[in-house]
Order: sequence, then C-alpha cells, then structure tokens
Amino acid sequence: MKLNTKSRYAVMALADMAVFSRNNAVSLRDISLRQGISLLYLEQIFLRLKKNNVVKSVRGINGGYILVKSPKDLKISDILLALDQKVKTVGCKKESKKSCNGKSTKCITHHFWDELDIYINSFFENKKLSDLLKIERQEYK
Amino acid sequence: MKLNTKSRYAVMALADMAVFSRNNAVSLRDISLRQGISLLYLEQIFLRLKKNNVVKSVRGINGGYILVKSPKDLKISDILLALDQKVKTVGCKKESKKSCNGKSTKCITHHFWDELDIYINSFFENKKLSDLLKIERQEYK
DNA sequence: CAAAAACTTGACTATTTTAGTCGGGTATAT
DNA sequence: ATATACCCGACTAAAATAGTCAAGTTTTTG
Ligand code: FES
Ligand code: FES
Repeated sequence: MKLNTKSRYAVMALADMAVFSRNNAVSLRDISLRQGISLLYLEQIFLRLKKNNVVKSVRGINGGYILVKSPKDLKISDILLALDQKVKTVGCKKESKKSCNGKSTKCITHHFWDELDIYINSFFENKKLSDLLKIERQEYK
Repeated sequence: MKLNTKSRYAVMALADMAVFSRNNAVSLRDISLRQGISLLYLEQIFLRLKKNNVVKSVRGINGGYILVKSPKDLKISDILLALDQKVKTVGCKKESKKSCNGKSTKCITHHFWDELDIYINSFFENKKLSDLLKIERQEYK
C-alpha cells in the first residue's frame, strides 16, 4: 500500500510553492532545483494540477505557477483528486453489480474495505496544505 | 493507493475460516471454492500466514488450516504483517539517514506521510477479524 | 499397504503499473 | 529577437503484481 510518486511530488511541489512564493509565480525550474524533482516530470504533474484548477499558470519570461486557493483552503484531497489518486484500496466499485471476484454477490470483506477507504479519505479531506507547513517550517529553512 | 490482492485474499480467506470452521481444520480447497480464489495462490498466501504464526496446519486427509488465535483476538494488522504489507505510504524509511529524494535532509512533506502511516496503521491495529464478521454476517449466508 | 487428500516449497512468468523521458510545440517579457 | 517557461501527446525501461508450475512430503482411511 504505497502512494505513487506523482501524488507525493505534487504535494511536495505545492508545499514548496506555498513556502517560496511571495505573491509571484513560481517556476517549475525553481521547484525542481529546490526539491530535487525532475523538471520534465513536474511538467506532467502540473499539467493535471492546472486542468483541475489547483494552480494557474503564467507564461513567458517570469512565468510559473500560482496556487488558486490559499494554502489554508487547499485540501490535500483536492491535490490527489487532480492526479486521479482517489483512495480505493480495492478494485471493487461501489456502484457496479460485479464484485471484486467476478461473482454477483459482494465478497465477505467488502464492507470492511469500504470503511477503510472512507477512513483514509477523511484524513486527506481534513488536511490543508497549510497544515504541512506549520509542522515542517522549523526543520526546513 | 491500492491494497494488493495477497493481503485482500488473506483477510478474505481468514474471514471464511472464521465463519465455516467448527473447531475443525478448513482446507484450502474449500476456501478456494467458496471464495473464488485460486487454490495455488491461496497456498502461497497460507505459507506466509503459517510462518508468521497466524494459522497452523494439519496435514493429511482431513487436514487444512486452523486459526491460532480466536477471531476476537486476531488483529488485521497481524495478517498484513505476515504478508510484508506494513503500510508505508512513501519509500522513505524512518531510520535511514537518506531521505526519499536522496538528499541528506528530510523532504518538506516527510512528517505528513509519517502521520498518514500512523493513522492508517492504527485502523488495522484496532480492527479484529471478528469485527468483519459482525457486519457481514447478515448479508452473507 | 496403497491411494488419496492436503500441506510444502522454490522457481518461474505474463501482465500491468510506475516513473519517468522525449520531442516538438506556444506564449510573453524584455 | 530571443530566452524563458509553460503546453501536450507519445513513448519506454524497469519494477511490482498476480498468479502458475513442478515436484515434492505427510497423514488418514479403506
Ligand atoms: S466484493 Fe467488494 S471487495 Fe470483494
Ligand atoms: S524525506 Fe521522508 S518522505 Fe521525503
């Protein structure tokens, strides 16, 4: 049960922006250098963040990205959602008639995993980007 | 963020045992038929459950497996642990000096993922196998 | 004893997912 | 003009996953 790097880097990059932007756009190049994330990979990630309205872009020479919401209002779940990373610990969909094992009845553990999904998602729902910064600010210059 | 099938099938199979054993050993063949899980795959899973003392085996003709603890006392985390599925949402190890991005300092989001891991693990720590059955019993014959 | 049921074990493999890279754009400030 | 930085689809190497296979051993029962 691992988070993929895309989600992790997204959160990392947005946290970086929250720390280093002073109301101006932050370029991916800077984020890449500070956080040690491949620039090309960041581009791919920010494409989706932009499409899902988490950031907006400024093109041209002093361009970069800007957070749409303030870190206080940006839920971590918004970030994960932008990257299709809704937590779904098992493949079995709530809606579909078919259960995970192909049978028509739900498997014996179905409800349990549902409960787990809700539990984890609520963690991400209740955390804001600003919550990360509070804790890390002392350690990180 | 998905659970692998090994862990899911393990929980499923043990729940099956809890329901269908009447103090006698339950054969993998029966579990396989009831739950629709490949027998060969179950063998692989139970090997580990046995090594980690979650079940014990009875060989020979009316053999099978028996839960070591009662469902009331068997934590879901014990099951996951037996399958090396400790929840570790990011690759970065607590102990190691190296952080996830290869730098010597921990990344800006490190603490957050730590918190998440603890949160999720506590879910598994606090759930017992018997908790699954309570809920499912009505739905499942 | 023989045969069948059921556990034991390591190795092997196809498929899928992940974690990126690449190439060729377009917009804009100076 | 030109450098900087976003834009976007397609591609790929490597790792993880989900499972199979082969070749056993042990124990019960007829
Ligand atoms: S039927 Fe939903 S998890 Fe198995
Ligand atoms: S340094 Fe630990 S998660 Fe990045």
